[in-house]
Amino acid sequence: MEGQLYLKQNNIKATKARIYIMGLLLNSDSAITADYIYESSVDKKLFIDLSTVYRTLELLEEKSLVDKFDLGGGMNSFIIKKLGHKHTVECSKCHRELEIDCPMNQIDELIRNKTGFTPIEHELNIKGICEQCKKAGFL
Amino acid sequence: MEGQLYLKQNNIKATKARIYIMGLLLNSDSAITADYIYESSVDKKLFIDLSTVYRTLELLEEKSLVDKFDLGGGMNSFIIKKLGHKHTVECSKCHRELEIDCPMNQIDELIRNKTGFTPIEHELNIKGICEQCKKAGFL
DNA sequence: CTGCGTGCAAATGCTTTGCATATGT
DNA sequence: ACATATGCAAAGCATTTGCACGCAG
Repeated sequence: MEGQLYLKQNNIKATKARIYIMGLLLNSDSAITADYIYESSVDKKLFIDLSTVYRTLELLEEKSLVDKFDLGGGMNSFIIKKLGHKHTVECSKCHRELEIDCPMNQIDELIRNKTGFTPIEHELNIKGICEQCKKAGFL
Repeated sequence: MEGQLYLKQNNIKATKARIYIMGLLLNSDSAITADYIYESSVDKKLFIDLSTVYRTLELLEEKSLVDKFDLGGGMNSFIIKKLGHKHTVECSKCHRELEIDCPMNQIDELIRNKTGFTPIEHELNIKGICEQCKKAGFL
């Protein structure tokens, strides 16, 4: 029932498929794939179609309820959204600042996937050249 | 002719397709996609088949002459290999160290792709829990 | 009852592969 | 000449889309 509430709180029509998927997401501490959700639904004799899984995940992402990670090779995984943060990159030439979404979520997921290591904290510092300065011929 | 030499130096049979692809890679300061190579070959009336492009890139990657970046959505780009480096992550519990390939190449490419900002240097610090400690119930 | 959600099947986009032919050394 | 590279066409894989039916509100 947990998933049901969560959906209603976010003005999403609570259907069998969505309730099940939401439940899975709420009870996963790590990111899961569309196929994992599908297979899981098959195990439970629910047979939620893959297209429905994808459409639900897309909806939840639009509503900012889940984060989508690119696993490479065209695969993605999804996790209930946690508080995100931003990073700032500063151009080494013009010193203008550019804000980017923290790219570490991706990295964390890649590392977890390849090595089993679970990243918890990070510190990241990027230096580079912004588009304009690059066009201006600095690099 | 430049590509030709580069290939021979690396014991790769120098064919028309490979020479052209190698030339493109050598003259690109940023990573390029298989499709870009293909289209470029069409423009030059060479019509190198996409499968040939992919097979060549695969070969060059195996020979460690190019780096392959995952652009997300199942797409990749390729760039002549630069000197790579490793990072070390240390488990916050058992303090064992784990060496990983620098994950920033991917990030750099993503940032370049999305914002036009060209990353040059980085500093990266990751803390986390290794697989064994996690299984042991610390997290 | 009415529109939105669903399953099914087919389409997509990038990449990979099988096979017969063409090409480099 | 002979192994290997190539083009072509078809397959593969995760994901997306069109459409007719079904269910939630």
